[in-house]
Amino acid sequence: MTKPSIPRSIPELMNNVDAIAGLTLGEIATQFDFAIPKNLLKEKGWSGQLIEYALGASAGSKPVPDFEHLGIELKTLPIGYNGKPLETTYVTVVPLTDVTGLRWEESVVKHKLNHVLWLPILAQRDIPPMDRTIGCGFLWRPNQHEEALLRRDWEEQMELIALGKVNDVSGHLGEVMQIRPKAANSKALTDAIGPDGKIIKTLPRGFYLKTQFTTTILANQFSI
DNA sequence: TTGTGATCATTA
DNA sequence: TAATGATCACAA
Repeated sequence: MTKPSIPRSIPELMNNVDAIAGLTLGEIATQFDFAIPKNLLKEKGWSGQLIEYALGASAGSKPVPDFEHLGIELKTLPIGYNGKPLETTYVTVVPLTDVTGLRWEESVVKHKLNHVLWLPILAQRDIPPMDRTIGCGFLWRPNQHEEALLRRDWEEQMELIALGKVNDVSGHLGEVMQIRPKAANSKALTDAIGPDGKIIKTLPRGFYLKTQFTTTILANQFSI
């Protein structure tokens, strides 16, 4: 029954990351008195919130990095028996208004992905949440090539939104990062720029990293 | 209502 | 079977 403390430095954080590698989510949950769901049909964010707590992340739903003072964003990465990501990775909400003149350099996506702590979790769906095993977490920053890919996808899709073509954007676009719905349900609405430049209502969207991209990140980290 | 944490489940 | 679109819980 320990109470996690906020890591004050990156080495301290990585120490904690190494300490939980190899443990199951059930073991972590027990240690911190987290209720363990039998499945994630509800509580889809359970794994992420558990790990956040265990590592002493600032928590909350603020649009800032999980470890604000360290400038590090924590992302769990569900992987299958083949070691590859099972899901795309949510990055952030897509701004749909006031986007004229918005540049990549000042985008939330660039800032969020500037420094990421990836934490792979063996999370094949036939494994109950409590038996899922935590892997070796590692820090990552996009290299030149990766940033160029992200930037291109961001610019391509944000231009459509700026031009009022939000409804032409779908998950098919983007080589490494796509835009998909991100809402409570398909009836949720938010403001966006319409074809005639006026405000329209549309489904809230989010940026997601495609699995092919996160697969490459994992490969670069572990293949050598 | 929006943003955080994501996974579910139907479609292609 | 991979990918897209839909959905769940919670905090502020």
